[in-house]
Amino acid sequence: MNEEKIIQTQIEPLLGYFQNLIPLNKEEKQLVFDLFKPRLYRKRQYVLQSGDVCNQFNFIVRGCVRMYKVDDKGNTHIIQFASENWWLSDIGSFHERTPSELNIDALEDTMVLQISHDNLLSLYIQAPKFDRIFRVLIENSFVSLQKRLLQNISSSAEERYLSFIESYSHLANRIPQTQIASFLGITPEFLSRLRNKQTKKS
Amino acid sequence: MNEEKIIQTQIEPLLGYFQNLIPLNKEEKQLVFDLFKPRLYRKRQYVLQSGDVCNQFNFIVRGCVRMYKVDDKGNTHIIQFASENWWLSDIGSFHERTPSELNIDALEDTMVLQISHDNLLSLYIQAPKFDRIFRVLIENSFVSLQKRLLQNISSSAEERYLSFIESYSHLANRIPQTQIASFLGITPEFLSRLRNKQTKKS
DNA sequence: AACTACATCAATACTATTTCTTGACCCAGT
DNA sequence: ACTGGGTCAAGAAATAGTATTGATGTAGTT
Repeated sequence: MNEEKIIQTQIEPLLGYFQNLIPLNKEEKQLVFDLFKPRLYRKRQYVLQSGDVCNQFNFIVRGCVRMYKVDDKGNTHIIQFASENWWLSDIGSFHERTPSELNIDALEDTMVLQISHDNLLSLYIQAPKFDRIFRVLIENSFVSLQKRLLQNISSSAEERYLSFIESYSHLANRIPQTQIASFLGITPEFLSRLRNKQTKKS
Repeated sequence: MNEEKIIQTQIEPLLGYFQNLIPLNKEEKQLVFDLFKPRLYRKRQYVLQSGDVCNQFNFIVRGCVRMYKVDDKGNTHIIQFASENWWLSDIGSFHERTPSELNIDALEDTMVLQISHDNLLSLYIQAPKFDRIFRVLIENSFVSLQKRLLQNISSSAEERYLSFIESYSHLANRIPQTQIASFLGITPEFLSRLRNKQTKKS
């Protein structure tokens, strides 16, 4: 059971992430230590289930999760993948305190550090520096979201796929093609044919 | 998605269980119906994670779960299996509202009916008959726990195994040997040898 | 000193589940 | 009619999860 290894999370990756944006003093580090809680999600386990209010802001320490919407026809559309050193939450639901329409679940056993809504507010009050940190962090998310949107409305499936394996090279051979297809908005079969075509080229 | 089928749980097994102890009237049935919520846990998913307060009292409708403790060396020790028509919760954590040291997770896709701490208190108040029902139910659990303890301190691994497949015949060929070994407190290898020996006998 | 009741480690074998690919066929828009 | 897709079904391939076996070790009997 190597679950043990994964469980004794170090908070370091998160501190590192913050330090990288703005240096923290001792008290601030302590706050992070106190307010973020480690949690292990097993493969396939829900981190957020549609209908629930998203009450946690999640930082991925290791592993990989996906965020998706299930449409009326029952098809699932992946909005975002997140792996090491990324953030993921349904920000709308988190802030408005409204039920989410999205799901988040684990593609691998995944360790996250999570802060609850209340604790995040408390963090902002106790250390206003985090207002800035979280602003930057959300700006980053925003930018990559915008990029993804643009990609999506402007390119063919093949182009999107190529661009995906470029931007997400670390994920490309880590997550199933099915998931990638769902992210790209095509069927797994069609993705398979695209890949086949690619390998024939080289 | 045959998840649908499993999701539309009938509350009947639970009502049946209660009726079997003490007949319920209409209002009491309605209370059960209102206060117990169905929930599906997928294989490997946590029902309770150590560190969290156990807030649900679980009745297994179908499937199978295990409750275990992970020791300092990282070894996991299975305290209890539970399948159809059994109850499982960390009763200590549930009542004292303290973080649990135990984990519960699903060995199969498992449907449970669960009642929250608050709702259980409310149930006791609205229908005191449930005080008795839950007393009986916990007495039953207590007895089987005691039996297991006795078994454990008084028998060899082989005897324990034999006794296990007798008492849990319905589980013996349903859950992995590894899990059974962990329940018996021996290594999977040794269990394998014991089994080998048994089959040679017959 | 030998025997019993276990443990550990490493390798192998086996099984089940998940993922990927392919073929056959369809359809809508240039 | 060609291209960029989609659907369904079947098989193949890959991976993960389980079980077994051999070699070796150890603590506590006898």
